Amino acid sequence: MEATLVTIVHELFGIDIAVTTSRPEPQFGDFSTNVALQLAGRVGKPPREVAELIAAKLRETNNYADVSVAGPGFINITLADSTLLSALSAPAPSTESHTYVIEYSCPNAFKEFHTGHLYQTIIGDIIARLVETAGHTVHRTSFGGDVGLHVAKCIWGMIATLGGELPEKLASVEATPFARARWISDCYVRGAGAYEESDEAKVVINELNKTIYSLHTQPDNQSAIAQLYWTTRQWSFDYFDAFYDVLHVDHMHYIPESETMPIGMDVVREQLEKGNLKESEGAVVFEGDETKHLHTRVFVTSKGLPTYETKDIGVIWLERRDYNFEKRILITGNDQQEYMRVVFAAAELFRPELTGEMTHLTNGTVRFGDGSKMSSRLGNVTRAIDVFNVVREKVSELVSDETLVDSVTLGAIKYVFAKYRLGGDISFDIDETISLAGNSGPYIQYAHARARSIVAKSTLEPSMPEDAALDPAERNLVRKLGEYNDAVSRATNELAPHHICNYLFELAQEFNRFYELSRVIGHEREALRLWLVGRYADTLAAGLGLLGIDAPENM
RNA sequence: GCCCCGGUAGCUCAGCUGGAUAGAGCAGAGGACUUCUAAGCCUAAGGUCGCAGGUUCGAACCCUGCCCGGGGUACCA
Repeated sequence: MEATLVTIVHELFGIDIAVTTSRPEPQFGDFSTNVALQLAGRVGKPPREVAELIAAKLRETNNYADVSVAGPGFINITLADSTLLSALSAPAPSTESHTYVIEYSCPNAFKEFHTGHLYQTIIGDIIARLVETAGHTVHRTSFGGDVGLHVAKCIWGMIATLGGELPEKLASVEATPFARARWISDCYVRGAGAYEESDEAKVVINELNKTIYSLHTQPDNQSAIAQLYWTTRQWSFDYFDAFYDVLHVDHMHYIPESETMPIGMDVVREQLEKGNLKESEGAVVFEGDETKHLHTRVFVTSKGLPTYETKDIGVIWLERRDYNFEKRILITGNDQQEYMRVVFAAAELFRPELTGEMTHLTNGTVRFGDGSKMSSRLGNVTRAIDVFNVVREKVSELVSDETLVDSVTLGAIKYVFAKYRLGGDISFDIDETISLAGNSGPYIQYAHARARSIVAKSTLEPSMPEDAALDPAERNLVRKLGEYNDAVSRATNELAPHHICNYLFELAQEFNRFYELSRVIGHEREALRLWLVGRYADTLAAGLGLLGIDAPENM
């Protein structure tokens, strides 16, 4: 359609212009273009006159049921019912295939997942699936700290809790991934508190920090500290997997900092020689460019320790080495936006071939309904698993079938995070999350189950309407169903999953309107309507699938 | 100070590559049906799109300035 318009415009006015069409409100037709408005100035004629000239040409093609000019000069196009129906069977446009690395979730070892991780894990999982569904190869990665001060605080806390450097006493901790993670977290809180309150502990912890780094540089599996560290580090990794299983998300390959650090340090040495990094006040820094508003950042501290800048460079180099990515998408909290700009700028300076290959998406802070911020200070976090459990409890009260509880719980949680545009802070309200009404996961799941039950109830075979004229309610539903591919490709291209939520909700509303007006079972148009209902259920299921949400047959 | 992100209905948010009366959900008001899952449908009400200029035939959307909230601003990430 766009191509036809481009040709017509060229023939009429000798102007080449990019034509876009949009989906107007039903009263105006199926497609609309404002090309006449854009041309009016250049052609020197009133917009409506331009529109009429183009509309006349469009009518000559006989491809459309109606072409009209409205408002200031919009050209509205109405398709024949058969065209609208055949569009439903059109496959999604294929794109060229690339190799992607998508990095998200990124929990630190020795810590628990909090609500921010929950949000980011769900969003990352959806984005990865969208990109994969579009035909690309996707490698999911997650990057986090298995060395560093937070680990030292934690190990200090373990020693205090166990009453000494006694790795054998770890056996007394309840041997489930979540219990172990909880225990580690308690130790961290203890260590972090001691670090603040006791100068003595602070000295010990700083010393421990160096020891832990050395466990990687001079492999040690024997000492008590080493046993404590390697055992509980593995507990953390096991806990990550257990958590992802609870969420029913794809696992990512975890890249610990200890692995990227040496790679980053090699890069630092190399770039220092090249002059891309400079020594300053005993540290190695990347000098920011004031004109580009890039901060100066430290890559190696005056104590010779790598900062996250170096580790982040390391992870980029590692991912490039292991996956040879063509595109890299990184998702972090939006507090890292400025910081990451510098890392990307440095990476592109060090390796110009990376320019333009990396995208940084940021998620906002998860806030409670009352606007307060969830804090991770001293372990005062809202744990992700608590959120899951609270929602699950509420859902079990409302859903009678026990086997559906997990599906609906995850449907509610994933949907509530997916429906916001990425970037801004989001408001998290438990009551709203478990609400089954309105724009929610369970609403869509229920809408799907309802449609399935209608199909199941009929004894007829659904039949796709060939030349049958559609009544207005049917037509509106078909029209909306036809927008699925647009919604998905928009979500994929913009890396914005919320477009899918919006679409699915609008589709369900459209169907409910249809369903109020249109008897299915027992009606003379039963077979045709059955086909529509089935098609609708399939579309909802597909959309929910992209969001990583189950679509139960019955609810 | 400088930079980044946000400010749209009472609340939570869509809409932002400029276009037709600014849309949903929740909350609140009214209604229909009482036959396919009502977790639904319909109607009305609710908005100086933070403020002020500018560009344009046309601005919630682009530009400038300001106000408010959050974040960042060399050894935390």
